[in-house]
Amino acid sequence: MATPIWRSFPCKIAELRLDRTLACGQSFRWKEHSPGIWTGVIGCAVWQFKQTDSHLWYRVHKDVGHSKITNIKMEADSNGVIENKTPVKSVKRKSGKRHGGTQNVETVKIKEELTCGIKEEVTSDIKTTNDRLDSVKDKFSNSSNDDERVLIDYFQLHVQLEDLYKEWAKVDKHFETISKDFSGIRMLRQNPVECLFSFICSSNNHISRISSMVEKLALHFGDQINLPYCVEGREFYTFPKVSALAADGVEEKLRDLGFGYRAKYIQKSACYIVDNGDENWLFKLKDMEYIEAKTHLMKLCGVGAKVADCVLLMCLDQPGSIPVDTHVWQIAARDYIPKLNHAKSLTDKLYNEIGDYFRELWGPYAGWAHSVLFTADLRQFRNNELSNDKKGAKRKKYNSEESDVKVKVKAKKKKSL
DNA sequence: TACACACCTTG
DNA sequence: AAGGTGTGT
Repeated sequence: MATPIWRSFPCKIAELRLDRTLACGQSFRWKEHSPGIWTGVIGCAVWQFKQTDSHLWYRVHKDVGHSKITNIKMEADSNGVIENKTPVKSVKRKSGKRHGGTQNVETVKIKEELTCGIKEEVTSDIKTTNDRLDSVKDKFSNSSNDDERVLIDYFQLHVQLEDLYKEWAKVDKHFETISKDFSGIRMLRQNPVECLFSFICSSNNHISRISSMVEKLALHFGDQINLPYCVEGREFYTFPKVSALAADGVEEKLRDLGFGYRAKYIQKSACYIVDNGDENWLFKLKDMEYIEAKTHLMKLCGVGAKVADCVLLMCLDQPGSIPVDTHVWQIAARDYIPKLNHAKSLTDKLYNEIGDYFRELWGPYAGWAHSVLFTADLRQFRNNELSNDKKGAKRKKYNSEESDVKVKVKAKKKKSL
């Protein structure tokens, strides 16, 4: 069977920068194996992306089914809504059909609170997108049309990123400065299962180790994606179902795999989810208000405020959610809220204050704006900034401006050790 | 409420 | 150290 052809979708590079969006630590399974070509797994297929100034190019490598029964099941689960309508257990599957795709495109939800003009823009843009989809419907087969829907959904291309950048720049001079060199950073709409367990792994970790842990989860508990040809000279696996992570002995196996204390978090959380409606428990959080969904998430072992906010922002349709990690705390203290420099630690109260401050400043999509500044501060993207002379000077300035108080606190910490 | 500290590994 | 969380004071 031949490799699928590349297809294009109109998308300005200012609306999406693959390199930044796929490597900024919101999703951990994308790799630039070949220069400019990003490869990863969405649902139970391998996807590849590349781009020009005006278009996003993509091709999809789909799992080859083994029987009609498997194919029917795949269809039933294709939008990620987990409902066991088919007697799955009776059929031993070789590859992961039940994991499902990403999210439900048909029900792109516009929350009432997303006003301030943004709601209108988003709504009208969705209409445009749908029109565009309708117009190409006849040209392509159904499957390529479905692929396009997955693509739009995954990258949330119905959201006009450039317009948001303009809004944020208008109300925030610091954002205006930084964002000039960091365009095209947008939130993905990830699968909640993968997103949740990835961020349970994230505590006290670097992106590189998180990535290797997530890959291990897929390798050991997911299903191999069967392709009739080789892609990038490697194998690909679906992200595991929650039930696979709740099975007996998972914690021990994860410890052997080097997950450390997170091994327990993963199995305990998986068990909780399985006992409370399985993956549907997770999907239902999308229909809740921010606070309610967050409260539910934080019942999970290993999920505190920060991980909960990551999950809410990156897969549960809460664009105003602001995950405050140590890094964001420092950005806030350095560039926005000087009084934070007097704080000893990030208490619950301060955590909420920081989130509220940014929501007040940036509006309903504050979480998206936060990720632009977060990415700009990542070590791997610093070169990006240093390549611009003016910005190189700026960076130095910020570093030297780290407050005396904070330095003292750090020194104190060292002493006490 | 606000800290302090342990927790597992590895890039 | 590294993009935290759970527990105890």
